[in-house]
Amino acid sequence: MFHRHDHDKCINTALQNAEDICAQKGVRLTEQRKQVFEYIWESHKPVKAYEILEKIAGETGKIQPPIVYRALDFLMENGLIHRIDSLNAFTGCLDPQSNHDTVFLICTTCGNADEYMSSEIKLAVSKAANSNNFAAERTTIEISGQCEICKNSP
Amino acid sequence: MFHRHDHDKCINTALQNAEDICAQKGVRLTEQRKQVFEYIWESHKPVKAYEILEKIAGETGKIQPPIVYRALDFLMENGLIHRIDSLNAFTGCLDPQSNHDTVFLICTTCGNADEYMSSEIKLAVSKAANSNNFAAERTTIEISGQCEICKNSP
DNA sequence: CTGCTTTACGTTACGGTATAACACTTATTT
DNA sequence: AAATAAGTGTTATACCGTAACGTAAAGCAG
Repeated sequence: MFHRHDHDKCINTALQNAEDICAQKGVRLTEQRKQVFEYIWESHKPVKAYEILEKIAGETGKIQPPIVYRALDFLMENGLIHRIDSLNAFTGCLDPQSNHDTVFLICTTCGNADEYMSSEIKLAVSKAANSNNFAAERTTIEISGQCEICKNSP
Repeated sequence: MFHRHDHDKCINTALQNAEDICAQKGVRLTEQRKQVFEYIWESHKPVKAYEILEKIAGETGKIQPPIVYRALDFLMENGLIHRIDSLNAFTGCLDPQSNHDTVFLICTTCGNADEYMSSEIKLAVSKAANSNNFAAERTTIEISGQCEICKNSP
């Protein structure tokens, strides 16, 4: 689903959104944070923290893990990226303005992760929580398998 | 939901099931594997690999990580335990005979994880996959929050 | 604008999670 | 009994993440 699209536009929109959101919230999207954010948005494949580290080190000289993890924490707190638990990796949030109980469809062949919003799943999950008298705070839903394109490739 | 129950019975049933399943599949539940399995079943709190490592080391002298990870792999392959991705931890499977797309309700206060089977969630997830022409292989659903008991405790 | 407070950055050091690779032993098969 | 396969022991290392402390820069009060 993400294989063919105008990704430059995709990045630019994401960055513009991020800047707007930060401005509106009164938090600072510093150069470093932006750098991390942009690298995450270079593709729709979730990226690992140490990949980001190496990338930035390659561009601006050696840096340490906390630099990256702090930027990641900031971006997550502000809903601009997601962490994919099953991969220990991070991916841009497609819709930072709205809800965050989304589903990830992760292709094990091409590596892309598609964020999908399903009100049906959301409802079913909240019913499951309710019927156990459980007060849900965070929900992780990750489906791995093969995306449409990879499924049909030789 | 797991706070008060006859946990000895719980363990014994699980162990008996595991032995039956392994016998039926023709795979070997060796002493080491059983040891790891039993430790995981000591409670309904997911346990970390290195906790298991230390526990076994305490009982039988120093051992190395691969011992534990190999046992964990074996137990997962045979559906006897689950890995909770959001915790990097492992927990016994409540129903190894049947399906494995279950939901975990993870209490951040008491640490217990309850495995819950929801056909509604399963259906919604498979619809989500289908509507994206996605061939699902594995699904992770983890809800963290507060369980009924902890929610109502002072 | 000056000092104060808060927020962000730099660095060192370390702890937690997991696996590759190889040697050795025990079980199973022929 | 020999050959094969499955399981174990061990070393070493890679990958993932954070605590703790000091420095620099931004925002704010007087």
